[in-house]
Amino acid sequence: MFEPLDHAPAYLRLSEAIRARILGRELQDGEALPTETELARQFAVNRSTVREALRNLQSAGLLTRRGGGKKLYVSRPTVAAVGDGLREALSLHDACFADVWEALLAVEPAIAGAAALRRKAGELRELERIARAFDQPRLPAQEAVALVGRFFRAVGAASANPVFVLANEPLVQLVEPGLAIIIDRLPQARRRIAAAQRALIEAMRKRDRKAAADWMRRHIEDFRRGYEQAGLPLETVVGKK
Amino acid sequence: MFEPLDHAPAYLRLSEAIRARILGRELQDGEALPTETELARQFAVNRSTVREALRNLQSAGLLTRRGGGKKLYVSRPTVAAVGDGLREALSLHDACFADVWEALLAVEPAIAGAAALRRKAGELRELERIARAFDQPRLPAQEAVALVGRFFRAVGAASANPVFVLANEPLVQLVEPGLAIIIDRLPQARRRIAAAQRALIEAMRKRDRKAAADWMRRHIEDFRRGYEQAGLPLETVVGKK
DNA sequence: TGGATCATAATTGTCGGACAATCAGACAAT
DNA sequence: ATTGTCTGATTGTCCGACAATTATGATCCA
Repeated sequence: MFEPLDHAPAYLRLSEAIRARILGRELQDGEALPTETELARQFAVNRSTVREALRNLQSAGLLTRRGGGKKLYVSRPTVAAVGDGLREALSLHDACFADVWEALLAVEPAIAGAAALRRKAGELRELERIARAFDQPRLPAQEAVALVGRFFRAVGAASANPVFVLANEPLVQLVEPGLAIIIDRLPQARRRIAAAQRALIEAMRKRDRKAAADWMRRHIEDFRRGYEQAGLPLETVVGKK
Repeated sequence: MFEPLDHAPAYLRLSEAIRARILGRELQDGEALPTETELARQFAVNRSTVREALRNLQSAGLLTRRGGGKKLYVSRPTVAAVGDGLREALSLHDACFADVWEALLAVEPAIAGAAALRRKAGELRELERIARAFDQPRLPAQEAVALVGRFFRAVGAASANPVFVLANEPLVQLVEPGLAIIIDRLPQARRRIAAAQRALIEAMRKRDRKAAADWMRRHIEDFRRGYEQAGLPLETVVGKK
C-alpha cells in the first residue's frame, strides 16, 4: 500500500549525483575532480561523507588516481577491472567449468568471426607475434598460458566490439587456471593450440568469417576434451583463489 | 634490488583483506559482519577508515544491508547489480546498438538452446505466463517492454548457467529502451514478438535445442530489422540515461 | 628564454572524539 | 496478540587535527 520512504544516506546520494554527471558525460573522461574539501563545500556535507562517496565511485572504476598522484580523475572502467568484478561474481555464484565452457562456445566463435571481418593489419601482426612466441620450444607453462590469454584478448580487440571485449575478459580469466593444468599434463596440448592459432590467423588474414568461427569452435571444443583428458571434473567451481 | 613498499592506503588493504575472506568462503553468504567499532578494534584502525573500506565492498555488491537494518551482511553480487555495472561500463565505452545486437545474436540462441535442454516444468509455466500477459490487447508499451525483458530473463534462468544469466542481464537492460521505441512505432512488432515467444516456448516444451536456438536467432534478427524500420540508427550509443 | 631547484601551500590519509537518529530487544500495558 | 515504552548499541554525520606527500610558484642558473 505504501512505499518505503527515501532514506538514502548522504554518501549514497552524493555518489549517485557524481555518477550521474559522469554517465551523462558532463564530467568527461580524464577530467580532474575538485578536491575533497571543495566537494564538501559544494555539496554542503562533511569531508568524511565526501570520502565515503568517492570510495564508492572509485571501486566502480568511475574515478581513478593516476600513478601515485593525489588528484582523482574521471575514468571509464577498465576492461580488466570489469572483468575482475565479473569473475568474482561468477565465482561466488558457483559457476563451474562446464558453465564457462558453454559460454565460451557461444561467444568465442562469434568474436573470432567478427574479428575476421574487421581486423586491422596491425592486429593481425600482433596475433602472429603472439602465436610465434607461443610456438617456442621449452616455453614455461606459465608463460604459455599467459600467451594463450593474450591471444584471446587480441582476437577480442580485433572484433572492434566493446561488448565482446568486455564479455571476453572474465571468460579468459576464468579459463586460465584450468588451461595451466592441461598444458602441464597433456603433451599434445601445445601442438593443438598452436595449430588452432595458425588456422585462426590464416582465416582472419583472408577475412573469412565462417572459417574463423569454425576454427574457434573446434579450438574451444578441443579445450573441453583436454580438460576431461587431464582428469579435471567439469563441475569444478571456477575462480576460487 | 628492493621491491617498492606496500603503500596502499589502509582503507584499501582493509577492504582487500575482507574481500579475500569473502571470496575464500571464510565469510559465508548471509553472515553478518561485526560492527564498525569492532572492525576498527580488530584491524587497529579508525572507524572512519573502516567505513571507507566498507563502502568499497558495498559498491562491489559483496556486502549489503537488509531492508532498513543497520547490520551489514556478506552477500554475493546480485545479477541486477552486476548488470548495472556492465551497462555503465559499456555505455562509457561507447558501445552502440550494433555492438549489443551482435552480442545478442551470439549469446541468446545459445541460452535458448541450453534452456530447452535443461528447463524445468515450473520455468516453462513461467514463460507461458509471461507470454500470455504479453499477448493481451491494449497493453501499455512500457509494460510490454518489461514483459519482454522478463521473458528473456526467464529464458536465462531456465538455462541454469550462471554465466548465461549474468551475461544476459546487461544485454537485456541495454536493449529495453530501443525496444520501447520499436513497440511504439511499429504496429506489427507485438505480433511478431508474441509469435516468437510462442515458438520458443513450444521448442522448449519439446526440449528441442536446435529449434529453440533457431527461433531465438530469428527473434533477434527480427529485432534488428525492427530497429532499422523504426528509423533508429544502428550507431546509437546505448545505455545513456 | 628555458630548465632545474627549492620553499611553500594545498591535499590526502588517518586519527580521535562527538552527537543525533534509529534500530533491536526486552518489557509492560492494552 | 498487538501496541507502547524504555534502554543500549550502532550507524550516519559532523568537527577538528596533524603527518606525509604532492602541487605550485618563485628563484636561480645556464
